[in-house]
Amino acid sequence: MAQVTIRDVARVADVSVASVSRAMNGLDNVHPDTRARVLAAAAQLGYVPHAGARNLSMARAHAIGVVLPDLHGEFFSEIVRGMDKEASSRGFQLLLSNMHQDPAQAGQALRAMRGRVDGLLIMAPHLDAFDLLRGMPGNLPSVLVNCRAGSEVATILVDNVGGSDTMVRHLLANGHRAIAHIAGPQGNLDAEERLAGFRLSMRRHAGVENPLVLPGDFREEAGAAAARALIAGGQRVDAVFAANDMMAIGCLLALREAGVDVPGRIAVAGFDDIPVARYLGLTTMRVRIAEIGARAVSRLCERLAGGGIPATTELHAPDIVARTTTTMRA
Amino acid sequence: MAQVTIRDVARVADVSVASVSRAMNGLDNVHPDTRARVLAAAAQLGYVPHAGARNLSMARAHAIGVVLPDLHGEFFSEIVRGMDKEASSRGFQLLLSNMHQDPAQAGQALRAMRGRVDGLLIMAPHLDAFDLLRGMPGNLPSVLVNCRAGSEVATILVDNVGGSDTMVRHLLANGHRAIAHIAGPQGNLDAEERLAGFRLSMRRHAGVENPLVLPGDFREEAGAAAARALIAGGQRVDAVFAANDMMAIGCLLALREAGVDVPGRIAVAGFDDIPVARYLGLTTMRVRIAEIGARAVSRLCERLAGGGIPATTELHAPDIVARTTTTMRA
DNA sequence: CTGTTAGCGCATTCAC
DNA sequence: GTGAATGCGCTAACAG
Repeated sequence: MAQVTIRDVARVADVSVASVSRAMNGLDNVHPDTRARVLAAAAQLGYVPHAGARNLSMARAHAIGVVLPDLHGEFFSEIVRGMDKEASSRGFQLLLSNMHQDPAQAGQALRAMRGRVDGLLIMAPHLDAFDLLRGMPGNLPSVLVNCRAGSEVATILVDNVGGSDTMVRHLLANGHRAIAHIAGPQGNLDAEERLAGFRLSMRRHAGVENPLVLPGDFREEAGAAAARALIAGGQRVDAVFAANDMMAIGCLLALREAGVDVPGRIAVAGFDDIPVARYLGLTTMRVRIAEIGARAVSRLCERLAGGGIPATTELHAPDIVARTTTTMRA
Repeated sequence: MAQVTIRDVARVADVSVASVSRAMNGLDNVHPDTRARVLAAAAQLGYVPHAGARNLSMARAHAIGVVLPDLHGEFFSEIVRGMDKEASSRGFQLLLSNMHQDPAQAGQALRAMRGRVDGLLIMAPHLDAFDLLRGMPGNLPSVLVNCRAGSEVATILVDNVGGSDTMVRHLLANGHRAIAHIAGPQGNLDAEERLAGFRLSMRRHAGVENPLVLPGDFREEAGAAAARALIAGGQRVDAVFAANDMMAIGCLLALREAGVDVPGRIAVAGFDDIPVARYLGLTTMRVRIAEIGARAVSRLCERLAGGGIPATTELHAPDIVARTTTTMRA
């Protein structure tokens, strides 16, 4: 039970705690013999430095807090993987905290980070970042990912508008004219931007002022519902561009189940390029999620080290991945 | 910059730091007026308690360390989701740490947890848990998940042997006799148990002593390679049972690409039930990953609170999910 | 090179 | 009820 502390090591090695500290941290102002004795004692006692105490006295936690929304599947794992890779290579640990929808809980989660981490990575496409930053622990350095934010904070965004435009032009180039969009949940930044990009591009490149937009919530079932609505409504639609892959997949499967030829009769496209997309041949916009996570960490770390990385906004452009749900028409 | 501390609040509220501490932590031995003054001062200054200092003085971090191998995709996100849900509901945070293949690095990661967390959740199907526990911070309470472990540690395991048996019997019941297995990487606990279960079940229920076993590494490409080997070798095989879904998928796609009818000519089955499996109609064994993560956390927390949860081993049995890659033969 | 001392920010005795 | 004092385990001056 009695946790072995630096003092136990000092006693056994017959030196002061200061020397133990120096020896353990590899400082060069220790006599080789002393270091050897310390290391031996530490090994014998099974001593492991108490990171908490270390942080307190150094005012440095070597950890960064990650606050993510309730992401699903690959999206979550990919961004965390990217962050972890970069963080661990820089000697930082990740303190995870899911931020549920409730802004109050969100603030709570953020506050719990004070004194445990050196900086924050926040991803909250559904909240206003200002509300968050207000309740934040005494201006902890932070990087926002996909957040509605002002220009005074370091931010990383996906170029949703540009991505939508690319996809619309791809569909147009393949001969589709009557393109419908399945939107994401209201209040979600990505959803709104993708919708806006869709509308903008349809106006610019197709001369369509009020394209058909079906409601959705980023989930598979919403895509299926949209497909059913499409079939029932009898609109003249020859392509569906969903705001994310899950909805595109729901739509795709529902269409095929209903006997609709995809892409022959209706083309389907999504956004994100989650792994399943490849297996289903879904055309989509690839967002390099892990890369974004890694960038977020590296920007934060640079700011922690150097001091003054400007609060710029970084835009990550997705790439189109054309597969079989939107092949060129004959 | 100057982080506001408990002393600043004390000064502004004109009370002692002790009273601030009491008021902030909701103790009842504080005069209502005093509490009000403290809370007002804290709000005015934007004071947020320093968790690190709190942990040090209370010898309690309210955090649990999670050490996972380099998991991919859904598997990773699901287990973390399950853990996070349970942990946050109990007021604990998760400190994440990827444990790469190297045992030395693994020990390193574990040691970094000392003084930051109250307990450990370790998942390491590829390492000997003893090696790990040896280098571990002064017996931190821990729960092992899918680890080769002795009986002296709390452990949660997937019933891989039983799962393989269930799958083999499913295949046999559907008229398949010549069943081949694609194995996972050597040294991996799950891989070994699934293989052992396969052999055992083939002997028991099919009377086959030396069933065909192809090498693999849990990755899609290994499944594809196995498929090619199968086609080239010309063995009489009418079913393939892969040690995980990724290989099953690689095998499935390669077979179909080569013009082999699945399941008509060869049935294919996997293990895990990752989300993609559903879209491809893959028959597999469902492992309730999130549930396992949640259980791991709750066992750890109970042990942290109560003191003496016995070091029992908990076995989670997977369920068979029969889909179209192994339908009943006519 | 090494030991002594003073905090880091907070919770918690113990007196008052 | 409240305040002063002590310590959690460690690092960082500051003397020797």
